[in-house]
Amino acid sequence: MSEPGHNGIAADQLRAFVERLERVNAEIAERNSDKSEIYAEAKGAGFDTKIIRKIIALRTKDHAERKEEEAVMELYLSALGMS
Amino acid sequence: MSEPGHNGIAADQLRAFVERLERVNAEIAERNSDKSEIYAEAKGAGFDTKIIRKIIALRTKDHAERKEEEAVMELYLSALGMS
Amino acid sequence: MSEPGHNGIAADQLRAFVERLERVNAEIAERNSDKSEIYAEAKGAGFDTKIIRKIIALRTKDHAERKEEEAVMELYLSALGMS
Amino acid sequence: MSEPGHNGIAADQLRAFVERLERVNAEIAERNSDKSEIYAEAKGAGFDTKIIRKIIALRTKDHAERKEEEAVMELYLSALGMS
DNA sequence: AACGCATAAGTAAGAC
DNA sequence: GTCTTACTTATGCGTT
Repeated sequence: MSEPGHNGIAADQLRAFVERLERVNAEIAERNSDKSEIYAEAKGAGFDTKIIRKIIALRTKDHAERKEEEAVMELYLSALGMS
Repeated sequence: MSEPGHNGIAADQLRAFVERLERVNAEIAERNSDKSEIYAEAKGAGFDTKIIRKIIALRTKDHAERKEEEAVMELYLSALGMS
Repeated sequence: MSEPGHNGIAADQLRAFVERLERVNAEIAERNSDKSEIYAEAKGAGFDTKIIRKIIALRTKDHAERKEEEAVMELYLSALGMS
Repeated sequence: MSEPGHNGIAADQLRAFVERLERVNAEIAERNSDKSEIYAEAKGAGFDTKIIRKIIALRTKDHAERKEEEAVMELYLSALGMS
């Protein structure tokens, strides 16, 4: 018995889960760095990254959902006399 | 100039940036699915995922803190003209 | 119903919420100006504001961490059925 | 000389700055709590707080700036054939 | 006046 | 299904 404590098996399993999760997290962090680089590149090419972000969001967001939001927004704006 | 691609900006370049970003976003989404699977697996193995999340968060924070400490140290040293 | 104030939602109530929020935002903006002034003053007195910011951040984090530690402790105790 | 060390005066001054800043920070934190309460209240009254946040942002942002953004957005969208 | 940092807002996921 | 929590994005601030 070389494992510390009497929960050796569970501990090993736990450790494995934690390591797998941290590995995936590291990969996500890498991708986020990639994104930053791409945005920096776009900026260097003279694009407005703020707008690019909005376009990405626009394309990502479900169409129906967007329509719904706009409808509520208009309702509120009209209630405020801002339509 | 009414032909496609002459809207005053480099359309092809813009499209390329958008596509690269969406590709990276897709990869991140995949990893997030991976994480969900791992958590589900851990749960199936009888672990409390809430606690696993805490452990991950703590370890992440510890790492960040190390970096932070070093940064503060450097800042102070530089303020003392000892950098 | 085409008269003003009958767009289907409680316009007056909505307006009131918006105004209260904007008032609070204005107050926050004032405080931020105050902070800027204090930092300028400190700088004028010969202090390194970057370091002062670090000190503030560290103290803030310390306080937050105490809370956090307590929360983690509770979580663990509850997981052990000792809450 | 009753102050600790030989930088007593500077230390007192520094402490004063830090305390003033922390006081202002505390006030800002209070206001943020106020905001949370107001949003909760609005939610309780049946409003969609997500939209209210957007409206606040809309009103906060300078009109000219907003027009400018929309113009750039349209330009980009048209370049992508999404207009 | 552009860059990077630091805080704050908004969004999405998970727990109860 | 609601509610909170964690992560991502965005804005503002200070600096160079």
